[in-house]
Amino acid sequence: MPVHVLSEGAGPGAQVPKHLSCVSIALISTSTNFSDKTVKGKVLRKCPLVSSASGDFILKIIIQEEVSPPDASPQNPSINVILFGAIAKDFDGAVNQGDVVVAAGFTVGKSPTVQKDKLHPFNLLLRGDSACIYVSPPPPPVSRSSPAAKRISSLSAEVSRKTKVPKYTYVGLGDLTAGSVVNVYGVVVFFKQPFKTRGTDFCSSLKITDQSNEKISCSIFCEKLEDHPKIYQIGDIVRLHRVKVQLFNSSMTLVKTFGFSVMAFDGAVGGSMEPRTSSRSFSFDQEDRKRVEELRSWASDQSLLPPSPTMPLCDVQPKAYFDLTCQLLAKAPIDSTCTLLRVWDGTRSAHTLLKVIVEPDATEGPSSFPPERERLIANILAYDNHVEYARQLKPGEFLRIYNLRAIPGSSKVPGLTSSQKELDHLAFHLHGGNAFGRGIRVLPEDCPDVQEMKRVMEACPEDDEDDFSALNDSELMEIWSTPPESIEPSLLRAQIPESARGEDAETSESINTDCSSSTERRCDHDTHSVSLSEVKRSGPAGVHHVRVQLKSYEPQKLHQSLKLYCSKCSTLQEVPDDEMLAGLFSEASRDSGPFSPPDWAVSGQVDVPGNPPGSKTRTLGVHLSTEFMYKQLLFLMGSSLEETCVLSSGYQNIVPVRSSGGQLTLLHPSAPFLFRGTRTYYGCERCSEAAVREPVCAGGGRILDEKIIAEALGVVPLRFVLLMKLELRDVSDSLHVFLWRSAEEFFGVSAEDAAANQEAQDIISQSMDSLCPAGGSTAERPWMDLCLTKYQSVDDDGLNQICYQISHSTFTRPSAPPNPTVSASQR
DNA sequence: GATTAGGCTTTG
Repeated sequence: MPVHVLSEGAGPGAQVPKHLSCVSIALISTSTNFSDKTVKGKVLRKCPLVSSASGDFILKIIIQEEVSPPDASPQNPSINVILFGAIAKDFDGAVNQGDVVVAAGFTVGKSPTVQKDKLHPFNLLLRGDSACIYVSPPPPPVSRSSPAAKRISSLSAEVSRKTKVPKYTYVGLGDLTAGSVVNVYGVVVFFKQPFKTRGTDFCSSLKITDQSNEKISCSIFCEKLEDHPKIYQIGDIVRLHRVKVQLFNSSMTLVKTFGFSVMAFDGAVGGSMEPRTSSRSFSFDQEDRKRVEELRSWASDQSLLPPSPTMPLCDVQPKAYFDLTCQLLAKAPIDSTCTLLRVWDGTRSAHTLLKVIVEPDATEGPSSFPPERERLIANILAYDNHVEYARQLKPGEFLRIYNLRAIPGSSKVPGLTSSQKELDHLAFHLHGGNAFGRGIRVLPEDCPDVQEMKRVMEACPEDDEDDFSALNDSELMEIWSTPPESIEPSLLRAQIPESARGEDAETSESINTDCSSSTERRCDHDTHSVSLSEVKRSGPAGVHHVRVQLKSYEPQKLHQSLKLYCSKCSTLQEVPDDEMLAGLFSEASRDSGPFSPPDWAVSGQVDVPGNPPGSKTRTLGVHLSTEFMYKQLLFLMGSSLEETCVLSSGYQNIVPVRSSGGQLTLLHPSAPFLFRGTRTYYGCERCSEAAVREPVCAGGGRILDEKIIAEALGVVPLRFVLLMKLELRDVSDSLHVFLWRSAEEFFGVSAEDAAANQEAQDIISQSMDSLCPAGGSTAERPWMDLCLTKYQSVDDDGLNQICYQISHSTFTRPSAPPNPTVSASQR
């Protein structure tokens, strides 16, 4: 049996063989032989057991080295351990999170997920007869449970020694006398996270209250952050020991004095009684418990507590100040006074969130996410004093950010694309200073608000990029301007040196000495790279990792790779060209019969400046919704395509309309239903039931966006997508694959941006130039590590065909020099 | 056994 459960202590049962020596996780690498070594660690995470159709099993766990003292820092090395086959299944039944395990007989492999999980660059692999793993449950009396249980056990130890512990007396906040040193309880009505003072300490500023209704300010000065009160929100309860009462500005205030200590508690009735404290020993008895409960219950009846400014992203309105509970996904310095924090809370704002473009190299954490996730990400700009604090944050951490400002539109933010500056994106700023409690706090994972947020995050729809069945390959072929040529195997072979003509991965890797890659896989699959010929020979569906070069791609004109996709009927269509659109506008402007404008609209006229300047100015008919302010929404009649574009720089939303059958109707099903700055929006001809209706915005001040307008007009909007066909090669074979569902992730650019701005288009063309430079031989092109999904679809004749798509892979730009062609380092 | 700050009507 490769899995042994060790007994507690030195009793009978399996023991780790004495001849094996334990090696630190930090020392794991592929350059050492580990056959007589073990690795020991505590199980931080156990992933679900994966079983394959063929009856095989895979289990992944993450273990962390345990060091003494027991309050190990989170920097202790953690490593992925992957178990294959029977050991995976047996171990799954024998281990729990928190157990300590000793692995032996493992091999070491490169971790494909190191960029993503930031864990150890290598994985431990356990498979076959030599693999062995020993499990020890955590020692008693602390059962395998939460840290809370440990606390309570140390706490009861404290209680049992209570004869030695001085009995504390607490003074009500209404009975303070200046000059005395007291112990108090209170409910927090205002707080500032610890901030650096001009002296030697950090200062926490609190205002607390109790049944006396007095509101007392407290100043806590401590050099170490961990000694400060751990306050998460208004309503939390604090217990302060040894604070001095001082009269300041004719009010009583409390200031920390020698022997000071603090505990904080959740303020919710029925909430956790676990005190937040850094003290290793503390007193806490039934009377304390009673006081906390009394304050909770008193505060719950009080309307005097200020309302909590905490809200999820979906509830944030422009201009609001609010507190946000979130998870940090990535961060990047913008300049010396500003840091970008990319966060999410699992909810989606009705407003478009500001995107900030930063160099992928400058980003800590992933530099891009699948589009579904990108839409949930709020970009926060933290200024001045918060930059220093933000530097210490790690992606993955749970945060509460206090007094964030939601700013509609945007301002002079470095890194914004020009088109973004015009639109009504929501930007989030954490202004400098600590007024209004501005600041950031890392929340522990077991905090109830974090638990609640994680439930919301888990309910988020998974990225739909793996759903390849919605659109079959023949549809992709149909819209393809140049059908792919078939490959003559003999031609292909002629290009490959005789010595290098291998059919397996080993051969392929043996001649590929360049280990750099222009792409990065972002998937979780634990699978080795295989050759393209193996991919072709494999079953009809599956995921494969390959190391390949780009032989060719289509379309060469990159604008042709932009398509319009309807998520409702899963159809893909070409973006209409300007000539065709100009024709639609011109045709509509010619036959404008009599019609009665809708009663909600005010009719008027708008002047379109002539081109060239000085030439005749044209006057066009417009209809404005009375609901919306001037410039917000304009129904425009009789304009040319060019005039519409000119006007869209001055009006936020332009809906081109015409008269038809005495009614105001949209211009044409194929024409954009909306012009917004440099962006145009199209609707699905098949799914839309368009009519000119007035948008209704619930709540004052809500900013019109394309979604609200599309909904009002009965239009099912089409989404811009990118679609390319790449021909990949390695020494074994070549293969045509699509870059489609993952194209935005691959380039780190949204298709919508690519349709609207040159910068985004440049990123795509530079990426392709780098992978497939003009001239030079194919052999010199950069290598790419890709994840390929192989799948089956049915063509129009009902025949199965095999298709491939690139998934979970991103292009990584050559760092220096910033030359779009392939750099020497990649040869 | 000094010193820090002493919320606040914010705005890149």
